Amino acid sequence: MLLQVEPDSPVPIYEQIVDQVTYAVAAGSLPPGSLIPSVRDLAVKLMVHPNTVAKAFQELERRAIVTSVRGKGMAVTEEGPEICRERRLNSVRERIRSTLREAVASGLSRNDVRRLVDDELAAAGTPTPFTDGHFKGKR
Amino acid sequence: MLLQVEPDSPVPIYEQIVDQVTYAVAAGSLPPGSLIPSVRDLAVKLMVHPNTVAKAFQELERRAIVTSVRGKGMAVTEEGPEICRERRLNSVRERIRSTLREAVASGLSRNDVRRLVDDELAAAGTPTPFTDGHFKGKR
Amino acid sequence: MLLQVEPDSPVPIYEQIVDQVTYAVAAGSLPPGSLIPSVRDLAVKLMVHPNTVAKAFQELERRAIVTSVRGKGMAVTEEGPEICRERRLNSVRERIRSTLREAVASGLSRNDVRRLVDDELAAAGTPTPFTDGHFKGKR
Amino acid sequence: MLLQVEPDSPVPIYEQIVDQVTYAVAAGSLPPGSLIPSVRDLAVKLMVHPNTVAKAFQELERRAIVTSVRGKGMAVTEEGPEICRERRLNSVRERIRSTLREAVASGLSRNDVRRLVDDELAAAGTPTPFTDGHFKGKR
DNA sequence: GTGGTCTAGACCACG
DNA sequence: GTGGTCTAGACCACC
Repeated sequence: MLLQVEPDSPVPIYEQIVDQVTYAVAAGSLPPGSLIPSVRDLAVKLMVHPNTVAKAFQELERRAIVTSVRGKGMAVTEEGPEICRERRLNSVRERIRSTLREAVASGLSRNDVRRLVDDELAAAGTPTPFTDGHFKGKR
Repeated sequence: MLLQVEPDSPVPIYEQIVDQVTYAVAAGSLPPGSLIPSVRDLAVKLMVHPNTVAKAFQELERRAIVTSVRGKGMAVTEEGPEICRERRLNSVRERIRSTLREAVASGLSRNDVRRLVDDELAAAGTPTPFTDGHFKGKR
Repeated sequence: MLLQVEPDSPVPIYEQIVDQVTYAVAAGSLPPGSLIPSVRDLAVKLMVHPNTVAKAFQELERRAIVTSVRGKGMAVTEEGPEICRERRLNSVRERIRSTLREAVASGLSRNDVRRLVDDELAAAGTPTPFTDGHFKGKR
Repeated sequence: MLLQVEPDSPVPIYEQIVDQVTYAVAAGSLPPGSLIPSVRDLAVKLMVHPNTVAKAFQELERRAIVTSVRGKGMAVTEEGPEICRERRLNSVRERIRSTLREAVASGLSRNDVRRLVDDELAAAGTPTPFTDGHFKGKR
């Protein structure tokens, strides 16, 4: 459960936290019932104000990813993983879609776009060679 | 020279205008020396506040894409097309890059990401009446 | 559009604001497209902190009752009235239900409960004699 | 003396305990002098923190419903039943009152409200598989 | 210890 | 002018 935020990103800090927790739950590193770090702890670790963390948690609770257990903290719900996987897929897909739409709208040819994508895809991220999961398809 | 803005988009209206003019110049539909519409005309046509259009034009001027010609209006500069082509390439590439980075960071495998991209790329440019769909089936 | 909050109520101020706006929209006094008071105005009028009002507005936006129009303020959505009528009916019904359930669970007889209800109903609110509407329902 | 608490209810657990004991005493199932379970036993049975039970008992003692008998535990007081009946009546009445007040404030007509109440009252007491419990007595 | 609410005031982007 | 985010710190209820 290692999170990190970029304070200077255009995307709000609380939203970065929401996203990262969502991804962590989607990936299974936070199974249902497990407690996520407390507001105060996380605030210290991320060096942001507790209120900012609290806002993120409220949003996560609103999305039924996490539920507050009185006196204990916030726990991942039973449906959390499923919700998160769905949200993750949707948001990634949506972002890819709009990116490509804009690329095409900008007047670049389909081939130009494809080449750019392939270049970046080759360079992207650490290899993570053997983790194809979640997608059972052929390929 | 037909622009249109979506007032409810997360991207600011003035930026939409800047982008669209940039893309038009990059594509060659606005050659050097050609006049772009006046602030007031465009404001009426797009149904936005004149200040918003003015802000866009100001930004275009700052980028040396257009220059104001006294008594005439704003004209595309000599270097405009080149600047715009470069900007277009950079911004598209940057957006693709960050999109892929997030996709990978979300825990999806490279193959998953590639498949999503391919699907969307195949669909892109095809008008897509609305949101079409592909994928809803679990697979 | 006259709201008032009770700072000492157990129900949070921001929630009181949410409820009252919801009821106002349900009642039709805020038709779709109309702007609700600005955060700052309302904060002054209710003598609460602007952040508190902002929190209420965010919740209303989340519920699709209101949408933020850039530079203008928050406007009631097209579906707002319907959403509000539904929420109102649900929340009132739910509260009545749990109240009666507790009354019965407390060991009072059905007749005792009915008598209490009738007493209070007779005394409740201003008469508002002829406004049966809003109940389109089948039943 | 079978209690049960809902940890996810908005009403605090200790208050649920207080209420249920109060209702039981009001109904006569816990006559004066009878002992209520010990803090530890009840905590185990309800699977809540002993502090929570202790807080409830403390409140019951403050209200003169039970009193601690050295070496024995907590016993219902002589005046307990009367106090509980009065408290029960007051709290039920108060809750009904505020429920109806809100219903009217929401803009629903008196007739709408009455109809909702009648519907729910008809349904109430009908077991509703779950929360029925302990009270089915003669009546 | 936990989360939730509120006040206070700063700063920003947008129109 | 509008709303949105963030920091700061207080207070509360609950466990």
